[in-house]
Amino acid sequence: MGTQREGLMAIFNRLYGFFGPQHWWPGKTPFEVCLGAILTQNTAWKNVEKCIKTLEENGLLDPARLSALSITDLALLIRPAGYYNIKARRIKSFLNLLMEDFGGDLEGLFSLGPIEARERLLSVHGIGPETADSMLLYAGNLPVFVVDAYTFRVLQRHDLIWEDATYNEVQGLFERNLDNDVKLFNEFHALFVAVGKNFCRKHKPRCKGCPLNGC
DNA sequence: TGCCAGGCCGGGT
DNA sequence: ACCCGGCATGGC
Repeated sequence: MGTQREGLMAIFNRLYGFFGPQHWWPGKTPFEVCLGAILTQNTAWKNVEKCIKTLEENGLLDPARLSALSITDLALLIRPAGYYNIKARRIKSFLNLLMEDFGGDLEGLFSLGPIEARERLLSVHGIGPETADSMLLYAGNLPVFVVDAYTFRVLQRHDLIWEDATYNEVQGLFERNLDNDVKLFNEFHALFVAVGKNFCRKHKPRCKGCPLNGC
């Protein structure tokens, strides 16, 4: 039988052949990517776009300027993302780390490398594994595999993981078996989101035409 | 119209 | 170590 590596690459190749390159993350600057990573927690990306646009129009896509805002002012600006009170605090906590420990320079954080930088991010209240890994991969260009709800759902429906698999276990599956290549990890996660959004939705999987042979 | 979205935390077993 | 409720807007 095929190796896990071959199984994973088969999925990748099918998704890539179907959807093509995804050009992720859908954000321009690394800082914008980091904000988006927090704003999109359990939230549709569409809602996040409004917030990013508002922030940009107000010249606030900048660590120093954004950290000058109060939590309540920030919350008002990110209302469309939902959970806006919580997310305003989470963004504040992230900005505190960035400003106090790295002088507002994301490169200072990422230059610590994936292990150290991940630890620092996870120490921030409101940043969990997926949010941290999204920042590391898509803002920092570090070889970290991002696992999300779609990844779990797709792998489970294809019996590639147990139902009780943890984040770290699934991440390890990819990082152990694949080349730790930023470009591959970038594309792979984006493709999971693409197939998840289009075919493997929660209670009504629209499997018709799914490139993975049904969900 | 309800259900769900690219999570995470805190309190209870 | 799990399990579950809370957080909230907007789109399909």
